[in-house]
Amino acid sequence: MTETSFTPHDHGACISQGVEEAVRQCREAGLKLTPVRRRVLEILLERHRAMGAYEILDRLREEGLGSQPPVAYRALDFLTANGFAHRIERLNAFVACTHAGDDHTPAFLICRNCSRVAETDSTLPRRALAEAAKGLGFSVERAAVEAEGLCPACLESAS
Amino acid sequence: MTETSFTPHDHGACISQGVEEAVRQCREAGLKLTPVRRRVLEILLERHRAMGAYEILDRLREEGLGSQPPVAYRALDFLTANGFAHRIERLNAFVACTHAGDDHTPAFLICRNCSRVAETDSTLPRRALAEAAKGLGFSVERAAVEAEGLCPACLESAS
DNA sequence: CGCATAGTGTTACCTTGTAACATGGAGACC
DNA sequence: GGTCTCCATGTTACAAGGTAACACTATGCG
Ligand SMILES: [Zn+2]
Ligand SMILES: [Zn+2]
Ligand SMILES: [Zn+2]
Ligand SMILES: [Zn+2]
Repeated sequence: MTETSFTPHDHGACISQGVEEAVRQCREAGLKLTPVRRRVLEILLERHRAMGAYEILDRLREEGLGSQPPVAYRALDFLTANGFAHRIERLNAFVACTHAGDDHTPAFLICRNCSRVAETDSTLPRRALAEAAKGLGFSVERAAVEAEGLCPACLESAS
Repeated sequence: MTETSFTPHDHGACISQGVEEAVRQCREAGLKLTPVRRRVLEILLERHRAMGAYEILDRLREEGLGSQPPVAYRALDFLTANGFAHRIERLNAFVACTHAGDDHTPAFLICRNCSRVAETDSTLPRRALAEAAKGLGFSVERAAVEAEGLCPACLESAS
């Protein structure tokens, strides 16, 4: 089993690498990782869980970084548009990307018990979907693949 | 190309078959297809488009069938729980099922131009996803597969 | 300096969804 | 027939998610 959000790991490294990676990519691409944006990314990175925009906003407010919804939404727009975070449609919530750098549209695995979210490769499901769609004359541009179930740890403790 | 929401078809038959099928299944399963529930199903069946709960509620209100959000949500809960309608997570909206009867969890194809929604088989994408998830020790219980793109008609007119 | 562009602050509002409690109606049971 | 129970509905009141629009500020550039 490869290392994911679900398996024990050095999570401090997740955070620092996530931020570093964002800093690096922004520098290369001429994007501005402003304090608000950076802080929102850090907040998302704290845990491998999806967070609602208002939950994030509360944190920003406590820290004096902004108090109105658009502040949070704008930062989240920036992060998702540039691949540093993803939106989980099912949850109306956001999660930090764990593969920043690769150009990717992952599938999400959402644990219904502990709420942790992991990304996994969606190439195969996506290809299968595109194939099925082609048969109907539909051209797929983007696809969201979001699975709910139990993560390894919660599976274990359930049995 | 098989017949779908996207291709020209006798849509009157879609509506009447949709309702008949629901009536039949409810009778068999001992479920109550009450006036509100039936009417919501009919409204959803009118077009192969996803409708928001409040859009449906407006219709119910006009017709004197209910005026407060819970009325619409409860009917929609009933319909989705029993497979007569589906919720489209991406759109926070609902669409009538076009395969009522089969036990199925379809993938959705959403046209970004004309907003029509079609269902397609998701067995293959789902299987591919379950496979990928298994590698991470995650057990998939339900998965939403929602694709956005262009339907045959809109593809044609775009080119 | 003067200007353009991009990000932030704020107001005000809209949309989506639900908890909680009261009411009504149909069948089960005596 | 009465009454109990279950389920659906009616209603209030609010929580949660999301955005348009406009004013302001910082920053870089000719
Ligand atoms: Zn981690
Ligand atoms: Zn879990
Ligand atoms: Zn039809
Ligand atoms: Zn279309």
